[in-house]
Amino acid sequence: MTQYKGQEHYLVAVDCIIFGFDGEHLNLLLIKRGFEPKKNKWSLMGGFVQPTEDLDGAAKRILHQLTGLKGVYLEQLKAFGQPKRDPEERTISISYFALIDINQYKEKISDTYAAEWFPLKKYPKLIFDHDKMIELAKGRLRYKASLHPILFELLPEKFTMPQLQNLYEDVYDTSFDKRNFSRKVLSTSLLVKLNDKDMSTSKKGAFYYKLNKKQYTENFHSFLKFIPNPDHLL
Amino acid sequence: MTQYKGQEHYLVAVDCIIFGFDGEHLNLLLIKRGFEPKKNKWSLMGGFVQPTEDLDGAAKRILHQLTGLKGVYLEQLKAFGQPKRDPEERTISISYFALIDINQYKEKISDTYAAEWFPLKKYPKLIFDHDKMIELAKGRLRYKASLHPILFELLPEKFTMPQLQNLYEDVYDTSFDKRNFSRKVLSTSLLVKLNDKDMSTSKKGAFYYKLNKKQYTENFHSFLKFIPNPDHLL
DNA sequence: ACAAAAGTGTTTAGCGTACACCCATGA
DNA sequence: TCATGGGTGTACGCTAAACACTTTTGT
Repeated sequence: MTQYKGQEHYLVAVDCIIFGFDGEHLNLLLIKRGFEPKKNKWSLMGGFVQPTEDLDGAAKRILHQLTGLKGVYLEQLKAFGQPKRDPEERTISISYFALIDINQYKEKISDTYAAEWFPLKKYPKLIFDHDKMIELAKGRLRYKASLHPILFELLPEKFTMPQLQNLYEDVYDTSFDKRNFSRKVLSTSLLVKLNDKDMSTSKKGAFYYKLNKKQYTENFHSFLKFIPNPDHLL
Repeated sequence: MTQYKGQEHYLVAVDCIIFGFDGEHLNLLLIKRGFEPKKNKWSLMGGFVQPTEDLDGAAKRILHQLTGLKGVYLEQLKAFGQPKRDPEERTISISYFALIDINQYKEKISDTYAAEWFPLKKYPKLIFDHDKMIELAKGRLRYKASLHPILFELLPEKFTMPQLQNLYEDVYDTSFDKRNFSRKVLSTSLLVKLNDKDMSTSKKGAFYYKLNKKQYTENFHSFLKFIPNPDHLL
């Protein structure tokens, strides 16, 4: 029967898939790796788990190092542990995905890391198994967003109905009827209509909404149906 | 910027939450731990990740060691990494949950481990954070089973409609209208009706069904609606 | 003949979808 | 005044839920 003695020890890392929405498309925040192996290759932001922190703590720290942000939506995705995934030394990586308001990142951008946003639909080759992580995260995002109001995490405090719909349409690579979409969204009472308009994208202007935080947190786990036929879109 | 050198290494383990259904209730397979610390305490079946195997491989191996079974439904649940979760030495544990046909286990039971089935509703205190893992697995099972036909993994090849309904009712701790239930289930064409009956639980007997494997694997990810108001049951 | 569990159909209400026109404004 | 994007209402079909009686057979 197994004992502790003589067991192999491994490096344990955390990698973050960071999503942002620029109003048009879903984007991915990547960095140029700063050390060997694969120095200067594109990579997810990551780091090793330190002795005093837990896994969520490590992910939060890493996200904060890059973006300067705290209180961001962050969720453990999956542990990756192929023996050779890191050619330097066996490393188990726990991947997390994060949803951030891209505008907030712009304000606090760190220049310690050479970070850049890439459209999710066209990002560069990445080191190790990081592309696998991203594809998995994309699937998980679609899956979860088809059931829960998770995409609001990507929007600024104030946003318009067309913006919200654009976001959903970009995530699912499709288009929805705007009448049905807004009716469904509003029927959840997740949104509060504000009195001012965004005049930047049309002549008429579009009313701003903000999240009803209470409703949002209390009913986060309820199943929504914003997406007509989600089966085939995931 | 972070380098590999000087980083701490940790033990990496896999723990399996193993569910089985005895026709009445959902059960959990636990073992008496065979080594210190916490020797002879109840525990999930687990083991350390070996140098040549990946995480899924480790989980499969561990499940096989205990049950003698292969090809079992197995899904990564979550990585646990609190610094002190194992008092002996820092160990990152990747938890998996497995769904097995309890009858198959009985045939192949291993006596290397002191294993026992416990009702999910009343299981003993477990070592470390294993109870947290179980509660999480229970939630995940409910969540997933409300959308996908995952519970069939717990049933034998041939099963009856009342058996299936009992299973769902036990998982969600509620009861369903049998007319609506069977109609919904049959409408998916996931089941094939057989010609023989189970005569053991009633005088009339209940027809056996088996899974339509093709339908099952092809449409596994489609969303089902066997459960009336899942929101409040998860 | 009776008890115990299996099996089966219909009605109704609410939800989800499809669909088209008016509004407000800046140019 | 016209072009552009924003905003809104209705009709219909389908699905999901509620609900009760008949069948089988062992005792």
